[in-house]
Amino acid sequence: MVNRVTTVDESIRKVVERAISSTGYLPNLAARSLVTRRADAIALVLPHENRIIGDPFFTRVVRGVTGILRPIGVHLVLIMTGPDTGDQVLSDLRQGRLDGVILVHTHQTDQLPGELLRSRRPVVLSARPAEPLPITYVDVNQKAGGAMAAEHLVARGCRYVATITGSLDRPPGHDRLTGFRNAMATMGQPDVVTVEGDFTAESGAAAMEQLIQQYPEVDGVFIASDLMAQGALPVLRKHGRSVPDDVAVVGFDDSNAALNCDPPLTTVRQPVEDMAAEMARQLLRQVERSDTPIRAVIFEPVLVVRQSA
Amino acid sequence: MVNRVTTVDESIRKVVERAISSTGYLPNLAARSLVTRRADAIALVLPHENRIIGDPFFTRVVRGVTGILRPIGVHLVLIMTGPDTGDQVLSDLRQGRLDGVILVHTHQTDQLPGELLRSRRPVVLSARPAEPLPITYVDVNQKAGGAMAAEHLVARGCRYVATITGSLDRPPGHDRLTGFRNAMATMGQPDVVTVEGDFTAESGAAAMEQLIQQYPEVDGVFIASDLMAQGALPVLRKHGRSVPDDVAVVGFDDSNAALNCDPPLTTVRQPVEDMAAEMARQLLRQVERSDTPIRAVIFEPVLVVRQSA
DNA sequence: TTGTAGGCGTTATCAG
DNA sequence: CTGATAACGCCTACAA
Repeated sequence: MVNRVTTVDESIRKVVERAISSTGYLPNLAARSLVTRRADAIALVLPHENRIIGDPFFTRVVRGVTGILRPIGVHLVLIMTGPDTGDQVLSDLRQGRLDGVILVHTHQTDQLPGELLRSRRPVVLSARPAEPLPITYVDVNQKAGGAMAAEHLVARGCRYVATITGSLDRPPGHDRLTGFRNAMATMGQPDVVTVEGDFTAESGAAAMEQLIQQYPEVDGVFIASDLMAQGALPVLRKHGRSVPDDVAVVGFDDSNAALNCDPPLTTVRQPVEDMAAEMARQLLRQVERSDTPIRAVIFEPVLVVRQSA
Repeated sequence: MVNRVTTVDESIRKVVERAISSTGYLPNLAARSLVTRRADAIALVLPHENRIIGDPFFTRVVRGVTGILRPIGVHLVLIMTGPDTGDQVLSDLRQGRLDGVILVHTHQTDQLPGELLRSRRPVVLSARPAEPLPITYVDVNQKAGGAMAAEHLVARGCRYVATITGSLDRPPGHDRLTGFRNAMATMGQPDVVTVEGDFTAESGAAAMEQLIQQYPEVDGVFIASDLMAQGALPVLRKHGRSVPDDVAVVGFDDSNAALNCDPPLTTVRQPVEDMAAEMARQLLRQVERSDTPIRAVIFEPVLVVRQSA
C-alpha cells in the first residue's frame, strides 16, 4: 500500500500519506529486495588501466548511464577489473546484489562476457565483441567514422595521406582502419601508409615519429584516437611541421583531449552519452524480462571540424 | 554456520564446505542485509561538472577507494551531483541501501555535508570544508605544496615570479596561494603577481594571456593545477616564450595532464590514492561504530621535477 | 554440539 | 475493496 495501489479510498490514503511524510518513513529496501528479487543496482565494469577511467570518454559513459538509472532509483556500482573481478561480479549477481552488468571496453581475452552469458545474466557490451558472441552490444559505426576522416582529408586536398591506428587486435582499432582504407581506395588511393599505435598518447607520439621518418612527404593523417593525436601533435611541431598547413590531422572520439590539443582537433565524434544511455536501457530491459532478444545497436558518428584539418 | 563458527567438528565442516563449493551456493545478501542492517555499499559523490570525473584525479580516487573496499566486498556506488542528489542520498542512507558517503570536491554551497552530519550518517570529505564543520576529512597539505613550488622556482634562479591560482573561494585554491605567497615572502619577494583561474584548462590559457600582458618580464610561474598549466603552455609558446628557458612552470596535482604537457610538467604531487584509501578507511570506521571521533588526516605533497622547471 | 523457533520489513496471495 | 497471513533467506537465541 506504500506503493502505488489504486484500490484504496482517497480519504484513508491521505491520512496514511500524511503520517508517512510526518514520520519520515521510508521502506527498507533490503526487505523489499528480499521478496522482489531485485537489487536495483547494476554494475559498470571497466578495465583497470589508468587511462580508461581517467579518460573523458568514461565521464560521458557515466553521464549517459546515470541519466537513465537515476530517475528510476537504480544504483550504479563501479567496478574496475582486477584478477578476480569475474568471480566477484558473478557472485554479486547470484547473491542478488546486482541485477546486471555493463561491460565497457572489455578485452577480447576476458572470459567474463562468456561466463555471464552462460549464467544467463543481463549483460551489455560497449562495443562489438572480438569473437562473435550471442550478446547484446551498443557500438558506433566505426567504419563509417574512418571513412568520414578519409573523405575530409581528401576533400581538403591532402595528397599524401597516412594513418595511425589503434590496437588492431581490438575491434574499434580494426574497424576504423578498415573504414578508412576502404574509403581511400574508393577515392583512388588504395595504398595508405599505416603505423599501429595502442590508443595511448605515448604510442601516438612514437607512431608519429616513425611515420615522419618513413613517409616525410605526408600531408594528412587520420589518427584513430584523440589521445594518440594529442601525443602526436608535439612530435609534428618538433619536426617543424605546422598543423594543419603542412600536415592536416583528424582524430577520433571528440574527447576533451581534442579541445586541449594545439591546435584544437578536427575529429570524429561518437555520441557516447546516447550510446551509454542505450546500454542502460538495453540492460534494464533484460533485467525486466530475461527472454529479451539479443540486439546490436549502432550509432552514427559525426565529423566535428576544428582547426587541425 | 555458513559464517565462521568455531563450534563445529572439523569433519562435518569439511563435508559442508565441499557441498557448498560443489553446489555453488551463495548466501542471499538482501536477506543478510535485512538482519545485519548493513548494505555493504558506500557512495562516492562527485560534482557533476564535465571535468571532475574525466579528470585523471578521479581515476586515482577510485583506485584508492576500491583498494580498500573490494577486498571486504563493499560496493562503490557512483553518484554525480544533480538537483536532487541530496535527498536521494539521504533516503538511500535511511532505506539502508547505503552505509555511508564520501563527498569528493563538494562545493561550499552544498548543504549535503551539513545534512548528513545532522542525520548522523557516516561521511568523509575529500578536502577541508570551506566553513568549519565538525566533519571528518582527508586533505593534502596545500600550503606546503605551494611553498615547495615557490622554493623550486627561486632555487632555479627565477627572479620574476608569478602565479596563476585556482578558484580562490575554494579551500585548495586559497591555501595553495597562501602557502606560495608566504614562502615567497620568506625568501624576500613579498609581492607576487597573481592571476586567478578556476582550475580549468581554458581558464589557465586566459590567465596566462593576461599575465603576459601585465607582467612581460615573468620568468617563473606557479600554476595551481596541471590542467590549467596544460592550457597555459600553448599560450606561452604562442608568445614565443620557451619553457623552461624563458619561463619556468610548476604545476600542481601530478595528473596525467602533467605528462601530456609539452614539455612534461614539473609539479606538486598529491598522494591521491593514499588519500582516497584513507577516506575509505575513515568511512568504514564510522560505519562500524557511530561514535568514531571526527578527524582531519593531512598528507604531505611531493615535488616531482620534470622538464618545465 | 546440534536443532528449532522467531523475527528482520516487505510483497503477494487468498479469503472474507 | 479490505484485512490477515504466508513466504523471501538469513541470523540469533535458546532448547534439547
